[in-house]
Amino acid sequence: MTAKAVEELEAPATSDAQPFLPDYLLFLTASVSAAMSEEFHEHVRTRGLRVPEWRVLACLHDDDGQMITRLARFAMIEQSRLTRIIDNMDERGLLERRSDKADRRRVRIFLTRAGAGLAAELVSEARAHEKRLIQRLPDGLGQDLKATVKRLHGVLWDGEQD
Amino acid sequence: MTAKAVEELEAPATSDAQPFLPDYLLFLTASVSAAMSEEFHEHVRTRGLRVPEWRVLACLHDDDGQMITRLARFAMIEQSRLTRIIDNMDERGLLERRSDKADRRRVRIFLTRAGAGLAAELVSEARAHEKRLIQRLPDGLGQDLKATVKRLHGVLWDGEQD
DNA sequence: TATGAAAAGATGAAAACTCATATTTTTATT
DNA sequence: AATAAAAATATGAGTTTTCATCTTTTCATA
Repeated sequence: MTAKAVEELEAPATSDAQPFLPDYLLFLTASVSAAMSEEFHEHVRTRGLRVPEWRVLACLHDDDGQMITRLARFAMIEQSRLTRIIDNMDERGLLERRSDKADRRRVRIFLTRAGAGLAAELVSEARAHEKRLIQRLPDGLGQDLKATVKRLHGVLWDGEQD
Repeated sequence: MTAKAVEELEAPATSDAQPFLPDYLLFLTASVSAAMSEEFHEHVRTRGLRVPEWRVLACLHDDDGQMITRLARFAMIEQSRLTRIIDNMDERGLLERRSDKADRRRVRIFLTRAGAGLAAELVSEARAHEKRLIQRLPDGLGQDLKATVKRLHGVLWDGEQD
């Protein structure tokens, strides 16, 4: 065996010691989140919506008449983008803007009848999908994850609630 | 109390029974993932990189010389976008393309010395940040989450490994 | 009650992203 | 070996997204 060959055996691709990503919380979480969501997101597109639009519907389903800033935080959408998403969903008749009487800077977003119907359907489909997804996972992995992220969500969103 | 008032008490904003999102796994996971990552992503931008670029560096740090398709899967970046991100990082001297001798369709991406240095720094900072993040969380929440997503990542990525 | 700071949304322009598809190379089939 | 199908990457063009900034309205306080 040549000196070069030995060197290559002892100095792998890159990485000194342990690989980083398989032990990095933020990567694992993002990756798991994306992988789990993929399937339902595909379904959402099938229904003629983009993922952010689905998030808006879901947020309003839970709490209709939110103002844009709050909606943006919950739906994880940057404000100016959300403004334009709302323009578009408004044109499509899914929701409507109403200016807030008490604070005229605010614009409150309400689902139309059609929007509420679509939201209700998708929410119901999402619940069913989650059930299947969790069943498909081995052990109590799904339940474990859900319990943990629920607690975490509470912790991380404390203080910035509205 | 008027009939109207009673009706309003019984029929809240939208939502019939339980709110959906606070009990929806995919939302909770995405939301927690985004919230936890925010801080470090901000740091990454401070260092002059976008998040997808940081993901590329991290992937190559662990496994240098990957082909574009594989890198795209791991870094959760659409292929044609990754091609252009690589163009750009190449121009900036962070990495370089080398065509694969054995299969000339493939382009393998290697970190330059500068790129490897930057990757190593950021990986080290990411590890430190994760430590702090986990410490900040109450109970063993951080550890719980990490253990769970690690198991899940294994399950979800089985079969599509390379 | 003026006045400056902050909050909410909207918007123009630039940058980034996506989609479909082209090109090159390899693999599988006949 | 020829040919069709598949895989890997690149690219044009259209759409989205972002960033900074503007306007309007409210809040704090001197």
